[in-house]
Amino acid sequence: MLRAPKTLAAVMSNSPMSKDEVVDRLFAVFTDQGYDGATLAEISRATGLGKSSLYHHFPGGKEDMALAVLARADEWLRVNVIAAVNGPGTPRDRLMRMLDAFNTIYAGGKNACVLGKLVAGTARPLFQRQLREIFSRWIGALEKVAVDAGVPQRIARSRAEDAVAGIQGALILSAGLADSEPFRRRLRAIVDDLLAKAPKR
Amino acid sequence: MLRAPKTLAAVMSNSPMSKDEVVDRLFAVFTDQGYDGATLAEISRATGLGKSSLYHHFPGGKEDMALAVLARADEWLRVNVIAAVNGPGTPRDRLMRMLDAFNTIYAGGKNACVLGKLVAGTARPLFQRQLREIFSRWIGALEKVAVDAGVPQRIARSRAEDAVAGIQGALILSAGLADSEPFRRRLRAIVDDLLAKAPKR
DNA sequence: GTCTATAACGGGATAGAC
DNA sequence: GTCTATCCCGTTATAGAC
Repeated sequence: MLRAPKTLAAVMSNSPMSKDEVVDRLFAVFTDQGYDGATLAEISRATGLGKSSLYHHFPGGKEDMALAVLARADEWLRVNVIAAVNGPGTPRDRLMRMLDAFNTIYAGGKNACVLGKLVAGTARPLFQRQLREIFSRWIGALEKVAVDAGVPQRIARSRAEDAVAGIQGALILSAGLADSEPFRRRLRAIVDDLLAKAPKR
Repeated sequence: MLRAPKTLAAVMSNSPMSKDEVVDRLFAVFTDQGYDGATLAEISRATGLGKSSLYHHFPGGKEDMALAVLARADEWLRVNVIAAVNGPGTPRDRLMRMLDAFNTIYAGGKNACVLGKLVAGTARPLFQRQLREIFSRWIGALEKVAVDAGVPQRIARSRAEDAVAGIQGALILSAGLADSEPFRRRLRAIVDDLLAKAPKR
């Protein structure tokens, strides 16, 4: 998960929601509805903030909100992926920790990926730089683990790209088939795919 | 390509556009803008038809148009994939023909996939049945080729899913990185991935 | 910082003439 | 079948009180 959600008590006493919490809600909305599909009315409902309050926090409107969500996604990646890469354990151990994180944030294949949704939206040009940075960081982290495991750099790079693309595609496919199994199977296979000793792939 | 486009002369003499041609334009618009991002104004511009004419041909509005596009995608798949599977040549030959078709319709990684875009939109529930059928047909075709090449059924099925997901994900990744190389590399690798003799994968 | 109210616009969809 | 004109609603965004 991104952060601990507000307790029910906190919600019902309408205690002030921190900006972090607001961004978490935005993250969920954009993940679910995409950029073009997300309306201010729904965002208002999901955050409990009126439109004026939203524009107070995000003067640039939806675009600002999506940028905040992308920053959050980047932060999530640093905490859950980059940190795991530089952490203790064998390459396999480290990958397993990352996969746990992915399994959680994608809810076992029932959630979409906010990156994929923003890539698919008509506003993608607005976010191209951020998307490129995040995808590059993600690929770089996987590449590093494979290299640590003895995979040659060039092959590690290709496998890392395949791993990221495989996850994105599995999420699309699972959504299209209305069956989360393709995603779950992809996650199970990803460690061996990245670290395989075989010369090809 | 889907069909031969109208000649410039035909366009400029505003000769009547066939419904097939109209659907081709719709296909392009939904591929580019997605369902939520496609506006009737843009659809009207892309087809050269006024809104009333559009509603004459598609009484259900955007939803009807998207369904026509999905039917076209299914037809495309039957012609370019299913037919190739049942055609002559070695499994590898047949796969190469399919990949040519995919390379063309995705413009070497510069175009998106209309299926992925419709999966990502908020109207996905409306198209769930069609999406499921098309993805299943696509996977089934690839599975059959692998089986023909001697790959055990269960493994062939997994690889076919991976192939479809890999293409979808590579398109997302190429768009996110603004670099079509990941897609092109994925297409190059896909035949060996499907037909490999190795026990795993 | 949040609210109510509303502006300003674009969205999908329709009526009716031709 | 296509056009012009229009409706109605949802959308983004802002104003101004509190």
